[in-house]
Amino acid sequence: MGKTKLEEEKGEVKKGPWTRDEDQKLLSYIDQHGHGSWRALPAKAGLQRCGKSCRLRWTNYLRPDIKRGKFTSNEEKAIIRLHALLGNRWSAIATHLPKRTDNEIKNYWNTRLKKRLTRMGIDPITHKPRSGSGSHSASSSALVTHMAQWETARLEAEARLARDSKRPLPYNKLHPIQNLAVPPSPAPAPAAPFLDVLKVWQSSGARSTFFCQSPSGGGGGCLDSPTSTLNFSGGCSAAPGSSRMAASKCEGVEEWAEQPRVESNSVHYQFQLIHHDDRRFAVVDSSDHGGGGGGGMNGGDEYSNGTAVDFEENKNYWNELLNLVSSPAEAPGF
DNA sequence: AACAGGATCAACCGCCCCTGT
DNA sequence: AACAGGGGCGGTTGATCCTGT
Repeated sequence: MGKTKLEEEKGEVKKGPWTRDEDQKLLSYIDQHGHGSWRALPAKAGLQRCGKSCRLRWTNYLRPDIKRGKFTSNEEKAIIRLHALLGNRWSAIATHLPKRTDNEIKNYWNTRLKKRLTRMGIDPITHKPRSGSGSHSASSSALVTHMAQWETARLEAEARLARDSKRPLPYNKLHPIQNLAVPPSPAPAPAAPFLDVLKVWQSSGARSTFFCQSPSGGGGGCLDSPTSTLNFSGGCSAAPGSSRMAASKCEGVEEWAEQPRVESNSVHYQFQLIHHDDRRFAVVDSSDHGGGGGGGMNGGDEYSNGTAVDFEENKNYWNELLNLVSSPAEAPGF
């Protein structure tokens, strides 16, 4: 996207760091009118910036529904695992990490996680130990492959869904840097395409795979991808792929903890719904039903695990990560 | 205190895809 | 079918901050 004729005619567009004044202009314009056409926005908002710069500033920094600050250990694990599954598709990864931007995740990966994995002797690209001593079972590999295929299909469906529901959003929200941000309620996703995806998934009869969806369809404060096949507990837990497991709340105090169990020809996932008041709520084994269990990743946030795991102090943490990355390593790169 | 090197992250750039004409 | 405009994505850069010497 280059400069528009309008921008060129009007002279130089400003580059570099945004000032507080520019932020205010952008915020107040979007607050009143929504962003509409990004190209036309700078002129209307009185900004000497290109539309692209405005869009980036908004999506990566000013948007009210952005969570900033340190990544939790569960978010780290989720990023690592999603990266093993999806590769450098940061936007796709970001859809599974509520309130995190693709840019933030990308930076975090490049500056920290990649280095840590390298130090651990794990290739950050292939997610395999450098020594090449990966010991995955065939069923585990099949699981990951299947997951990847479905995740691709899901992402495509989601992209269509997003296009269908695309519209400018007037944000009546205060600026996050004023510490008065009110998270917006994302527009509820159209039910039909969402259900289609689930139907397809359920009818696949794929054993050793799992799905988990946000029953709110992305609304009600659950920012998970509405069609996500992966479970994240950032405020919304969903029962893993079973009508039996209908419990789902969006209170941010529960999570599904996955415990994979590889058997001869299939992988079973045992799920523990952890309620952070009562500690443990339910245990359901995916092998009870062919559809398989729910999203394995506890990509949650500070809610998860009740007490945050400080990986620097937890000597089991990286062992756990090693186990994590050893499983999705054979995911096809796409 | 001053400097160097590393770490972090906001922002830019170029490419690609989608959509409308 | 071809083209142009608009938007999104991933890679990269550069300024700033942090830490060690």
